[in-house]
Amino acid sequence: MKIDPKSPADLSAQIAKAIRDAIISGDMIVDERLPSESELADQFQVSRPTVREALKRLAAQNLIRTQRGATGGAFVRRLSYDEAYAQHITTSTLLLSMNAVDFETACEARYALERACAPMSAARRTPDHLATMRAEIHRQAQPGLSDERFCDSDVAFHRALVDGAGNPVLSYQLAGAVESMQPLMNMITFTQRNRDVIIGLHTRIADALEKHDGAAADTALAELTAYTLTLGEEAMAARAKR
Amino acid sequence: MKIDPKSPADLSAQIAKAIRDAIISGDMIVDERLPSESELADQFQVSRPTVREALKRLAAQNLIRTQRGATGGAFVRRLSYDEAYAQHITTSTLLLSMNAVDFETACEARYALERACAPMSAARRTPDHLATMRAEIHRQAQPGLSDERFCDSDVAFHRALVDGAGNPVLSYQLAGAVESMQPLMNMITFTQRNRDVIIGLHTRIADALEKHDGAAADTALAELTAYTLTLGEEAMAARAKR
DNA sequence: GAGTTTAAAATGTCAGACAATTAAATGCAC
DNA sequence: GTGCATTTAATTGTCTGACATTTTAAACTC
Repeated sequence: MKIDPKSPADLSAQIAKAIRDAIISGDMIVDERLPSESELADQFQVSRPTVREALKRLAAQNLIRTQRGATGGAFVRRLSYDEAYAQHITTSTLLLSMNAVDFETACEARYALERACAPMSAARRTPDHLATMRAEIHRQAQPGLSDERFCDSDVAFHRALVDGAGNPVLSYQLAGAVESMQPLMNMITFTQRNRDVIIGLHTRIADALEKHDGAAADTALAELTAYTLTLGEEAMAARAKR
Repeated sequence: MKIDPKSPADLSAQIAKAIRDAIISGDMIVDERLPSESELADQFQVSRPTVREALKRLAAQNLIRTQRGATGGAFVRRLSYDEAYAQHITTSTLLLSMNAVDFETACEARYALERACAPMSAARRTPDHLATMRAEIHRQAQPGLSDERFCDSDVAFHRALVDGAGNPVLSYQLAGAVESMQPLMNMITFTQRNRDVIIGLHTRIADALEKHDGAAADTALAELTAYTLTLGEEAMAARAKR
């Protein structure tokens, strides 16, 4: 691991990259301890604050964890699903909002991916997944539910649908598509009639999964896609007029 | 924006969180300048190095960029697709390798998602996408190509397939699924016969997209899924025996 | 008025110190 | 010897103050 003191890039960025590469390439394994900050400072011929800045960069990416005390130090961290989930969702959401992705594009992507899960979920969903979906449908039908809560529940429903496929990689990749839609969905005003239609489709999806009928689930999802798109268009039109 | 000096968490982590929240919530917009490091140090009642550690954390997540000089400082950064791509791929790859996800799970997720793209790609692919796919097929047929290069080309082929759907959100979400498979694919030894089968299926996919035939593309992808799974199983079995 | 010089502001880096935390080594009573 | 309390050492977390570097803008000169 070497750095170039004459490079225009920050030393701390270079050091972070060197260590990151070592972790990603597998040169350093999970729970392995990095040299202490002082030792790293000596190795890279920089000061300790500079090393610390580099370590903080890695900590921000969940690549290392630090422990204080005698046997402390920085350790290569096992990236957990939950952390990766959270990071993925944050990044996806920011990407959409900062780049002004239109509703149609995000919606299309989300439902295309969800439909890919439908047959697998129909085959493998557990009673737990079904129960979650039914519970969310029930919640969605409650009177006086705010639009935001309705969206929350919608996301939870669809997450259960995706998780039903029993493939954590799939769940992870889809989390970004489903959750990052939420800010866009929150722009929509859901009338009672809108909600009734959505709840009806959700029920059809849950019924289809219960019967292990992937095709029926796919059909209902396709209808939900179309319906959501029209709702989005209306909302955008209303927004533009205002 | 406030922090709690008595919290067990690092001050720099707290400060980073406070600023990150301000960015994510939209309180700070793209290209807005943060206060200078000294000003932030005053605001949060900490020293400048601590502030700097916080800023490096944010820089590691591509949330801010820094400029030196008189009008310099830290600015809220527009998250670009390319950066988000790279970050997403790195995280996905690490997640798979660190958690020992098995080939089957990763493969299933990848192809399920790709198949979701097939109809859209069949409808919208441009001549550019087709040309890329044909070029990669040609590359895959070259004699003496190393297994690693073959995998590279395979990823490039599939990326073109996904990009053909013309939905950047879809491309982004799928990048993680497709690219993170590469380390697993690299464990496979591709015999000439294996390659011939794969190239044949790639050709069928390209032909189908050329004819805007989504169903045919889907069928070929399904076959490719099954074939890749058997290759993976063989490789894992051989690995286990060794 | 154009070009040059200078000053100021900001980040990047360094050195050294002290505080806080943690685990191991040490010492002591029994 | 054993168990408990104490000390010690190692390490990260934080602070202070300084200097280097980069960049812009103002001041100055011609």
